[in-house]
Amino acid sequence: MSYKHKKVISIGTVNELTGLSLRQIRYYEERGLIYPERTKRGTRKYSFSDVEILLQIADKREEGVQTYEIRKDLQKTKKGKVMERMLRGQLNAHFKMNK
Amino acid sequence: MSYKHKKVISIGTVNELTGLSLRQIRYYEERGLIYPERTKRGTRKYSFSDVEILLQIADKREEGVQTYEIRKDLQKTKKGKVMERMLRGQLNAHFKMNK
DNA sequence: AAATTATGTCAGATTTTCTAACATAAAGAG
DNA sequence: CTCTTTATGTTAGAAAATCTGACATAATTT
Repeated sequence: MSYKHKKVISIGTVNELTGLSLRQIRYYEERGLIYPERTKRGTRKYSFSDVEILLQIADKREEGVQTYEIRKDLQKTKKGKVMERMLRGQLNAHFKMNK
Repeated sequence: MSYKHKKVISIGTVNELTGLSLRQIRYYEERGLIYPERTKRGTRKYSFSDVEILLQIADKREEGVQTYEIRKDLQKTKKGKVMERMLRGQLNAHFKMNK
């Protein structure tokens, strides 16, 4: 896994990086917008990509978009990325285009 | 600054990523091998590149190399990288080779 | 023999994080 | 226009993480 997706950042640092309050960060998790990992003892760990998503969320929220809508959008773009991969995989499998 | 160099990882997580004890991690700082940042309240923050360096240190230590030697080596390779950049900068300035 | 290196461990203080609850303004739904 | 939900703040107490400083010690170096 890349540095971008490794879950190593604790919530206080995410707060500094995003400007979002701890409350907000936890709430967006509750609403299914982000999925931090937990250490064995229960403390949350975020990745840089989580931070990026949170910044997007902050923008959307400023525009007045509700978390429910934001979640749908996020899932849509996530699905988009999966589809991309699948297509690329298909292409590679059939035509061995890479490398 | 890239994700690789951003100081966002706390010492407990560094311990998990490297297998080094907290004591060791702090000691290597004391010996000038790594330079975590500090939050206003004093807790240490490391980057992924710090983690990489710590893994190198762990290898060297297993070979019995002392921290003093390791530090010199690290500074040497750091200097090497600076030189590289300078040279590349020179080249670019004079010949505009990029892009 | 004496000093240094590299760790472990302990103790107490401080900081960070967690959950759960209560409060509330603003927005949405019927 | 009431009722509910959304999105946040705040508070409180507990638990987890981190900090410094000290003492101990085996292994090396000097």
